[in-house]
Amino acid sequence: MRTRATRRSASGADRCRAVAAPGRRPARGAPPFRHALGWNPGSRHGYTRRMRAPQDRLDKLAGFRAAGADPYAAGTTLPGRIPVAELLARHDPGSDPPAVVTLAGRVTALRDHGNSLFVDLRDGTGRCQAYVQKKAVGEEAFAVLKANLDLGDFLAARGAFQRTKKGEPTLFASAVELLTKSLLPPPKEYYGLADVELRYRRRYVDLAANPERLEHFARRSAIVRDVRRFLEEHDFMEVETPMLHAIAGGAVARPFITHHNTLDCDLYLRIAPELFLKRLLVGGFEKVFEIGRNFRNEGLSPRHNPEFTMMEAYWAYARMDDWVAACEELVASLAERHVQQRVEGDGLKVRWGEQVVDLARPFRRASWDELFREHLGCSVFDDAAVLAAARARGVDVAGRPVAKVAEDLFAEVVEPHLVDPTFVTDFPIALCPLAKARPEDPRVGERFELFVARVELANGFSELNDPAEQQARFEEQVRDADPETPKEVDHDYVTALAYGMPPAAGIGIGIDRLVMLLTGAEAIRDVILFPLLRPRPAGELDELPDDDAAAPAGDDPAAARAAGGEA
RNA sequence: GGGGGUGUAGCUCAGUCGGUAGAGCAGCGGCCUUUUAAGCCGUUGGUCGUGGGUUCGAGUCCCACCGCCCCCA
Repeated sequence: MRTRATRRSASGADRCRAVAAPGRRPARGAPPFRHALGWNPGSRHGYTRRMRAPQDRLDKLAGFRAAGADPYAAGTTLPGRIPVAELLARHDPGSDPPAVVTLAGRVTALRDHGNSLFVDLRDGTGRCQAYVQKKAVGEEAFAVLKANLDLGDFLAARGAFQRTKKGEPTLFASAVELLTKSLLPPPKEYYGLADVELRYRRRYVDLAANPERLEHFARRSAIVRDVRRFLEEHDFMEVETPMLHAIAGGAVARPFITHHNTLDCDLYLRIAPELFLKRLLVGGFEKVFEIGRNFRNEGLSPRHNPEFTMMEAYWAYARMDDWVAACEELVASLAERHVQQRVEGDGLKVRWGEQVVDLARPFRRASWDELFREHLGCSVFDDAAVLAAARARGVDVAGRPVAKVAEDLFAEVVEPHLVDPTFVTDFPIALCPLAKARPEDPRVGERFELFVARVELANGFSELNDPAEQQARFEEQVRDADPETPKEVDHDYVTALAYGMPPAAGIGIGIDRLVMLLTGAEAIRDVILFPLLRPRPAGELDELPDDDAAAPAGDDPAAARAAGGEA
């Protein structure tokens, strides 16, 4: 299991021991976390350099242990501990006598003044400085702390809450206790964190280094909570439907395939919960929703993550237009509540990338045909004109249904104009596989999409509930050569419709995109805590050539330590 | 899949025409009992993503590969 990396740590140990402060001991054992360090994918060796800083910290860990502290103690309790925010809110640092409290948190800054030490402690609620003086905590405790405390460690401090000469509210510590030793150094927040390896792959480092990131994700949580609250206030019931599907239906997307061993059958990770939620309308629930993950086996991009969060809601005895109104209310109220960085001036204008978006009600409503005429100069129902426009813009027309061509044209020509929130309604019926036709105009379906900042945010329609029609549309999809359409008819869903589904309207809202819009994030990775990245092959470690096997005995960490101990 | 960019110290980055690999910060050692990007002095640290080629000589030029980012499909 040893690698080149551990050998490097041994030489580091030798060096450190030579200069170690009294009381320090060499660390026991090689770092168990070499794959956290310097994974270098382009290197044949896989791992390079970077073992030195942790060796320093292992020495300090040993230093604490030698002084009788247990940096990973069981049963830690901190009587009288209060969160930083509570301390600042409830206690006046100028009060006499001063409040005596206990704080605990991560050490985010250390300023060593020789016989005293300023320590910034950060917990989940805020930052507070602690001042540790030798005379206050005792000579030995101070020496141990000074020699062994690092950025990133967790520390508890008890003392009087007062102000320094500079006026900073400060805990003047009379006792300190190491809670957890951090063996890997935190990135220096002052310089920011540019490395995606740290920001996305090791989000915990990103969060620990950038408190504003914590707030950012707390904001996401609050938005999701408010979506849920909105629906509950409108008497929708939250349900959970399967994520393992025998047929990947309810959307057009390539599914992930998985396998159930006992049943010995392939299953798909759901691409949409739609068909299950509508089965519930058949069963008698009238307002249901689900907030959960969908999985689509597609490429990664700044706007696409293979797993993403969708809210879908179904409403019996409602029509598409009811959802348009409710959706507007939901999005606008969320914007009023959560948009932080508004553009100067009145209203609800927000900046999103290069665009300025006005999220104030009312949102524009425009039919597909209306927008088509507006930006393409022809009706979407004029096949010849659509094909001519497509050819003029180089859109592929060969052998494709006119509706598909029109859809491409719409995406290319119309969507770039949809910056302020716009409900696009009345899609050509061919683009509404699960929607009912408009009785006034059977050429269009009762379907809408909400576009904001050129991005599709919501999609809804009056749900098709004619089982024969549904079966026919499913069969048509199966015949389609497109690999993304379902390749199997969901007969059970048709059966459900045959039992009778009340007239209903449904909606889906992309939660990640909604959060992006409201928080100004331009990349989906900035609103997903753990976005998908190419997995790092941990197993590759063990397949590396073991350079150390050929190394001299003196180069072995254990041997080096033993030799050092005897010397 | 195509195109572009990028990879140098733990971090952020310089590195000229091909000629001994640099800075700031971090780290480590010393001084310092009210600082807060603390300060002052000293100092360690590099497989220049990987492999191959050209060359007396490659971080630099050429080829291939790997990772990441952006754009396009």
